[in-house]
Amino acid sequence: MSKIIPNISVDCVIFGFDSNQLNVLLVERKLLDEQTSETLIDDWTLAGYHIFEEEDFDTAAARILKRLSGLDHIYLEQFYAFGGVNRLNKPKDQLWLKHQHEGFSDRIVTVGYYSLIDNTSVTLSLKERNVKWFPVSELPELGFDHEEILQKALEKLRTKLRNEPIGFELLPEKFTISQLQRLYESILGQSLDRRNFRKKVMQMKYLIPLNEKQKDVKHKPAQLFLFSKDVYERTKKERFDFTM
Amino acid sequence: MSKIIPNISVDCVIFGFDSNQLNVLLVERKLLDEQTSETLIDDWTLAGYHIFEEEDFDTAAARILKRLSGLDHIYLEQFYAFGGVNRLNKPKDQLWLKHQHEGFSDRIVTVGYYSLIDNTSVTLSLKERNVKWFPVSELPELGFDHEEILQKALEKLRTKLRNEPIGFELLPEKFTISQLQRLYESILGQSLDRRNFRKKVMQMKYLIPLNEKQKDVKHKPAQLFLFSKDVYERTKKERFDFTM
DNA sequence: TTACATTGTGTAACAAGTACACACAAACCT
DNA sequence: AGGTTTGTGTGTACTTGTTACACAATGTAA
Repeated sequence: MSKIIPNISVDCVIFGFDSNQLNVLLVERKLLDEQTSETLIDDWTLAGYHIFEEEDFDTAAARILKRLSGLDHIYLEQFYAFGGVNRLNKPKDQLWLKHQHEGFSDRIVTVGYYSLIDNTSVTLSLKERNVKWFPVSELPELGFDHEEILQKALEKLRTKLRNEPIGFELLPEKFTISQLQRLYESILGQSLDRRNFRKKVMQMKYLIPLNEKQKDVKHKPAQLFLFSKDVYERTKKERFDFTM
Repeated sequence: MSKIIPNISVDCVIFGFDSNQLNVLLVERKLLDEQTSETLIDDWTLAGYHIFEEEDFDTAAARILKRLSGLDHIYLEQFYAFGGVNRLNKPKDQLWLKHQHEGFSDRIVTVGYYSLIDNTSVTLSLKERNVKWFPVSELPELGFDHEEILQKALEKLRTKLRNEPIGFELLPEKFTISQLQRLYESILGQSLDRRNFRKKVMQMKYLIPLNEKQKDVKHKPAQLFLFSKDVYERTKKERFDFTM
């Protein structure tokens, strides 16, 4: 196994969508006093780790994601690097780092990635630590500067979503127009008119209608669609615009 | 003076506009054989340097920019971090690093910033090294992975330009609509219809017409305008859209 | 005075965005 | 079997934005 680089890490903001709201995957950070068993730290952080000596950023991000979710080949996007001198200097953070004994540096710089996964289909792993999905609208207390990192990720995700069809990464392979709409609404934080939304997305040639309908729903079943990355790539010039 | 961090640097892609085309500021990288005076390396690089121990990324970028241009308070935007394992492994780059004797690490990770300046008003400094503007359409051979960094910067700049009024950073305080149009054309790489361009930008309230005209031009002098960042911030919601 | 270069302007046709209401299908309940 | 619930699917009138396109006016230089 190769050595970590003590002062460089990658943090992943793992977004998931549960057909209703946007969630983030967080890892519990818990520290008990060895003598008194008193809780010294109990909060949450993004998934992150140092990069290894022979590893580039993308690989490190994929590794972290795989370790948590078991998933490979997931959409990952580098969005910003965080290098503030005091980013890990709160007493709690210092305390945590001291207990790690892994040869981390005093000053750690981190590269932020966000990833998009359909969280209806994920079983969380990571034995040693508690891992949980949180709605982005109800976040717990976050350690380090991870609140800042998360907000930046969200902002970049919103911008990206308005310009490229990346939303599909968050949906199951087959989805309905309403699911797609709820996704846009929950990421952009605004509600959209149903008829106009349909009209707009139906123009997009890479949205492929299937001869198949929803099942086991207690209402009129909706038609299912596929996103064709293929068709998208071929017709890219027609700019994607999600102003509404 | 404080110590550098051996494995982390910041590189600046300094864009300038000369009322005609988009340029980048590059620094010559020249190495002669100590005995034979043979030229071992002669190419160009972006302006960059390691960060210091008590310095964050933004500060480091501003420092590098100031050193080269003498300018402060310049538009600077972090756009991507580059951490490929082999990014400095070409023989030329290795040779160069060996001659530096500054305690750099083997594996250097860099954070890319681009900056926008009006290059009609800059006098270049940096005594030891040769520094020069190059049109982005006629770049010389670049050292390290700086070609890749530059292309990424350009791509990010294009996206940003379509969504925010950052073009003004590249123009003198007072400018004409045609200068603005040439700027958009040269960054986006497409020509725009003059009447439609005017119509569009004239709607933007933060473009303030002055009671003043161009001078010393050998044709009908054009009206001058100001960009009001102030008005822009106040009317931000009205999304900026530069599709055309 | 003339040639030149560049500024400044309007409109018609078309495409896209917005706002808005009602019938339909399936499942569930009784 | 019939009614209730819930979310699906559809059209149109209005407003706004996009595109394509040509000619007169202004100042300079010869």
